[in-house]
Amino acid sequence: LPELPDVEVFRRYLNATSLHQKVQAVHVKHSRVLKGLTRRTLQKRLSSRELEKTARHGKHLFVKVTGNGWLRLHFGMSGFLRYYKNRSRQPEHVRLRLDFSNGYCLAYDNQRLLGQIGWVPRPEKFIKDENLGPDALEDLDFEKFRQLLSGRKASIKSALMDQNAIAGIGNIYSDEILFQAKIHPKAAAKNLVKSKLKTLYEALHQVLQEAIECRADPEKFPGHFLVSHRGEGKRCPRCGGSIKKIKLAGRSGYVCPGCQKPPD
DNA sequence: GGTCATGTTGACTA
DNA sequence: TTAGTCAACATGAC
Repeated sequence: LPELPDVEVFRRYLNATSLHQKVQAVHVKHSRVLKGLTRRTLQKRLSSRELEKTARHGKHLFVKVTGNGWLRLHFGMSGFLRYYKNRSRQPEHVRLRLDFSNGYCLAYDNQRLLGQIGWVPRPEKFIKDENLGPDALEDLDFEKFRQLLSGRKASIKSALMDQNAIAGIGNIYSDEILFQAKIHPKAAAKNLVKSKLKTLYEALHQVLQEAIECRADPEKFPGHFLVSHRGEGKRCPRCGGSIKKIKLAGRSGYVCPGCQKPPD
């Protein structure tokens, strides 16, 4: 689930619930998710401080801690945040929990343990060190987009999902963007003519933006989205044709062969 | 009850 | 530079 729109929704959720309150206790329930820091270090860096503001780059959520650096949250293949007071609202796979002085707490749930909790002095440093591409929504104009994809021999789907090219797009949203742009996932990036690239760029923005407006909740997505039809043999929401499953770079993707013409 | 697939990334190989 | 495979992990579907 957690691609750019989902993480953006988490960010807004954290902003609306958890800022400017004293962290009274830090519970690390599973240290496997910690990357490059120990339980004790994390506790020390958070205890008695406040969450001040947030930032997002691609699928990474950064949380500024007053008078200190930034907490980095990545959600892996399964993960979300929940703010609650009552134990009955506590999710099942809490890996980190911050208890605030107002009696509420913020939980980071990560069932499959493929997420990461890290610490960085500044988000910019992390982005640079990891060689992340520009954020797909915030930091990508058409010229940059064209530049990043031009000359790439890889399939357009792989290129869209490459976090070092563009940050934030995963398997689900790359399928969705390509479906909306009527481009086949296996088309080579470098073979897309400028007008196609423009269509793709606009679809990218539209899809991510709309998904965020729907709070990244598939049930609220507009009817013309592919997501809920993502399955072998399901009906294309545009032409009614049969959706096909394809394999690409070890991932499975879904296409409408009628709307998305295969490359020659 | 085994096998397979699943939205993540990263390491490795060719 | 790129694609393919595997591994990390937990869980549900078949």
